[in-house]
Amino acid sequence: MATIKDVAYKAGLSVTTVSRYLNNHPYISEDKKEKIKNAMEALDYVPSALATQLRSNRGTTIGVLVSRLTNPYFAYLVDAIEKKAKEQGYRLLIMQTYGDKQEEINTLDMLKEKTISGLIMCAVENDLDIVESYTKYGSIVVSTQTDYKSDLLHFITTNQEQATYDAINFLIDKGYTGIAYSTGGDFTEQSHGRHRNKGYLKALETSGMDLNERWIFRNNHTIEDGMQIATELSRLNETDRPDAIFAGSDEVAIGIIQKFEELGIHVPSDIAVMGFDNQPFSSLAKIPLTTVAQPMETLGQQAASLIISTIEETEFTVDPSKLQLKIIERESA
Amino acid sequence: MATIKDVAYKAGLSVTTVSRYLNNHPYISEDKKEKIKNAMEALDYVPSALATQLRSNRGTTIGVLVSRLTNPYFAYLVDAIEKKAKEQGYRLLIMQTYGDKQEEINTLDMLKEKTISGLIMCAVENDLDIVESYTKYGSIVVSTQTDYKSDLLHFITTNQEQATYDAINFLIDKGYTGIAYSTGGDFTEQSHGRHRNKGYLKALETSGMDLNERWIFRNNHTIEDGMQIATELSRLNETDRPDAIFAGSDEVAIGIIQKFEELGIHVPSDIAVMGFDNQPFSSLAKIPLTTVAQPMETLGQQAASLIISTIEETEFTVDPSKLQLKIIERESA
DNA sequence: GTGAAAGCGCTAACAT
DNA sequence: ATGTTAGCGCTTTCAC
Repeated sequence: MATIKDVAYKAGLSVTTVSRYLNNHPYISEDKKEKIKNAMEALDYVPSALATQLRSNRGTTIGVLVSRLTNPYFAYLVDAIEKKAKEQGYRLLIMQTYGDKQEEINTLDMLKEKTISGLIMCAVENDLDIVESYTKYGSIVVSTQTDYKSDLLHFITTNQEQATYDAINFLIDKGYTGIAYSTGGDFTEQSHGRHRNKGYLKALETSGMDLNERWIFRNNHTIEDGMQIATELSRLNETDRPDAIFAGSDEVAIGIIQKFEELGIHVPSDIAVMGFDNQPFSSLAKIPLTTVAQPMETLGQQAASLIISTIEETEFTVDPSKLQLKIIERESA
Repeated sequence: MATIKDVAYKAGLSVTTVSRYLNNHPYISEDKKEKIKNAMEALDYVPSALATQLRSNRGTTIGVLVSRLTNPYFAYLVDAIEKKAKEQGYRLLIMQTYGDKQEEINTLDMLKEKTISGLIMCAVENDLDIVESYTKYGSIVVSTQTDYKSDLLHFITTNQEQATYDAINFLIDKGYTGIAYSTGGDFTEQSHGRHRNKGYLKALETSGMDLNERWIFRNNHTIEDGMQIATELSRLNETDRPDAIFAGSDEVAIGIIQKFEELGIHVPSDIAVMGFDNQPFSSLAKIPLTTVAQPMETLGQQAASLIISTIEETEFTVDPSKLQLKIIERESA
């Protein structure tokens, strides 16, 4: 592989001049430019990104951390980030945690290694003060809702609490009076999905409804989990049955509907089901899903713009107006 | 950030010894090991992957090129690659082409830059002789079926022709006598999907069926494309209508079915529809899709193992027996 | 077993 | 406008 030295020699110039050419430094005469360009082509030269980074201390790789890529929410997010990053000359290193705290630490360590100049965390497993301590090694953008305040971390999030509040009210406005709730977490103050829980609780309170412990389902993520919920729901005493369920995930919602159908329970007339995410298949299901759409495209774009601006120390202001969640009404509720 | 020099100083040793410790070189006394370990911890030291790569010329990043991540086929593939790569101490740089030849070249150039030590191409846009010319800069694994022969390129592919042949025969065995065909390419010898085309043509020939030009649909990828196909099909003269269509993609198949339903044409009794990919939503559709499942998991695993073995110059033999495509029979055909 | 020193390919003062 | 030179943080002979 040709190096900058070979190019300099071939062009009859010093490496400095070639380096300047590479960095479009001003003050470099046209004829030398021409010579350098020719030499580079003749030698099939491509600068070593490695050496450049080591020396200049500015990298061009952004890390992106997700739970799992096969979740369409993350796939669409990463897709949007990749497009925006490429546009600005950055590349993406993708890491999956699969819910593992240590994997997240390993990824954060890449900031120390200088493998990545910045990290976009689309999911976070460890406490944010741990994450925050890594900001001294590189820029970090967090894209999950949180109450954590920090001058070092950058946030770009949607309002999950408000969206859930709106979704529950949507059901209430449609006349449903008993609304069950499924969450991916354990329904505690620190769990995953705690902001959605708050929205649910607040909506019940606003409408003067009581929380029914038997209508709360925890740690649900998959279609199978949804089927399990439907089974449990169907076993409840007639008088103790909800007439709607907010599933908190399209997969779970689909599972619930599928099982209800098997059991001869009709959606939405017997019981309404509402999802979350508006995944691509949601409109294609047997009973098209009423759900909450997340703005993955703009979320990803803005996350990319934000991390790049912090890396390059330029200005970028997040525009929350484009980060609204939206209720998509179809047939399941 | 602490460097190897700081660690050496703190441990009262030379950088050489510390470097040896880092590379688990033999011949290094236990007490020094202990000292080094302590010094590293005290200084919160993490080696700069950048410097290591520059000096030693062996990197630990693998590039992965896909068309688009939001296609579940690629998402599952990348997921499998990521898991296997992580296991072996490698990271993934993801690039999307969106069908653009130049993007593919840009990605190949990363091999020259030394940004990546190897590249897994899950899709390829340029001619393989161009791709092949890049093997002098790094290992390349190609994961699409091809007739191209090369000692430099590494292939890990499924037999799309055979799978299509089997799928068409599956339809024929079920008694369908007129089988329409949709492809993502333009149905020529060089187009995307040419191996599947061959399988289709061969199956027709084996069964003594004629190719009907009006039953061939080109450049279809999306649900909307599928709907368009259904519309066109419904306009055909009664006597000139196929009783089955092989859609070549689950999205297209879903679109076809959706439109047929609107038009009051019943699947599969009026016309059968078969997809390709077995995407997650395929079993959840209104009419669960009969389709061909691709072995993304093992494909991804083996692609990762293969590229790592070529990077590290160890042995790895692809096991084609685990790379079989499989017909999944559901209700649409 | 351990260390001194050269150098991977590039950038950035500092000169001129 | 162009060149000289000293490193970035690490690995790797070669010497002892």
